[in-house]
Amino acid sequence: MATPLQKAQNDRDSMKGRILEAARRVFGLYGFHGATMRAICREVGIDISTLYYHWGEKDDLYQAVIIDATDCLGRWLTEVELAIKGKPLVRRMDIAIDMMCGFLADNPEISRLILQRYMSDTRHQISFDRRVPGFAADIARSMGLAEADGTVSTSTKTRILGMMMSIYSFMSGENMLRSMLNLDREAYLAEARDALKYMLIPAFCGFQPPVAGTIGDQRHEH
Amino acid sequence: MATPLQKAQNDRDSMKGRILEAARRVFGLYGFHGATMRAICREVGIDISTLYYHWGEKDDLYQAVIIDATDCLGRWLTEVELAIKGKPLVRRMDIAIDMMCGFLADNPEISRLILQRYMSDTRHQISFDRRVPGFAADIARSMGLAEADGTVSTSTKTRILGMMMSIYSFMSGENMLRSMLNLDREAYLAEARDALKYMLIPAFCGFQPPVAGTIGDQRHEH
DNA sequence: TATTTTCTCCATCAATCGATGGAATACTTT
DNA sequence: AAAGTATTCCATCGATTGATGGAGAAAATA
Repeated sequence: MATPLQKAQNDRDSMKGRILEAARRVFGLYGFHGATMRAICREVGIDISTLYYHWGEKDDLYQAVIIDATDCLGRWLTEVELAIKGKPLVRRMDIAIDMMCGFLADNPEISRLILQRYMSDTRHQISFDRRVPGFAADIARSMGLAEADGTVSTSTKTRILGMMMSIYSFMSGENMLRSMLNLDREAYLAEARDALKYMLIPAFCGFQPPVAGTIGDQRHEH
Repeated sequence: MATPLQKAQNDRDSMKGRILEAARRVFGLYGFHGATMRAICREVGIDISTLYYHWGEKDDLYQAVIIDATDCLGRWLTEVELAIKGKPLVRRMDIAIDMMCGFLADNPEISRLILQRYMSDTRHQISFDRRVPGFAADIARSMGLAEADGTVSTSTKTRILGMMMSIYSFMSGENMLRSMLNLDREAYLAEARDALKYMLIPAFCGFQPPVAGTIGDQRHEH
């Protein structure tokens, strides 16, 4: 059960890691209820008992997938932070959107897993969800949207979450949106990136209308 | 099978309508795979055979739910168009976001159903999905984003779809996001509306940066 | 009222689901 | 080689799933 020194436990090569990888794919594609343990082990090419041997029951495997995907996303976010450090704000947004789109285009299951969790009933309450608000706060800080004392207001956090969800939506909705817009994969990714920049850069770079219509505190109209 | 004059077929009062309403709720809450026929008829308080008598198999019922929800959304969109007609652009966006948020807060299953379909594998290919690009084109026209000849470019359609998905994300992710942000329902809805206006109004009202970083055609940098 | 049609429920089906016990194999250690 | 451990597979379990046939009740039609 508990490996003594657990060296490279979830490697891509180890059986446990291979299962986790396949599980991420299947859960991302069909959702928690649509994904079956048999479909996962069929993907790996093993018997279902082997799956149960390495990971416990379905909920445990799902939790492991979520944690793994969140880890993966978190590592990439720090890379993005590193890449945009010191650059002017508009350029930072530009790079960040490009990097996020590229990453999620390569790992479409991640955005699907996250959005599925957002939309499903909050039953699989993983405490690790506390990390997402942390991500949002980090992003806000690296965009200069934090308060003087380093804290991040609820409004700012909400806006950052909205930004992330917009990116998730475009990347996880690729199949449906592509068939709607009649675009091949490459063209769609370009269009999605452009649309995201069109939506997000003006807002988060301060190009707000002089008297915004009921934004934040300024709720009076002219 | 085929009612002779089908008067008020899917009424809220008729059994067929009551089932459809419950099905929308259950499908929206648990997704296609997570929703069971028994859970739906349990919600209505009828036997499972009665459900199968009125609606055929599960896929047919699901299709009916999607079509019904899309109808409902379409009707509301025309109401929004009517409400914003003639107003200045910023005010139009303001009203439209308020109305859409209110509508989807009252019918959270609709945004969930739509987003779930966007994210799931495109198996339940309903031809009625052609209506969504139509919605997007209508919105673009009523926002003055159409070409001179009335057509709507792919880029514009993509941006409109992005706008709609942002709203869907906030409204269908209410449970998860609320627990992340520690807000009650009312406060969350207010924050979500503000965040959406913060993100969408500058972009779609033309408050773009003077030289946008690789937006649309202007792909050269200074 | 008699008859036909429409509707609802009970019982049940095969298929599939998550999950387990135990035999057989592969690998490590002695 | 022998003993012990770690891993994989086969067979199977009970529960739940989508789906159906047929009996009976309710309503409409004659």
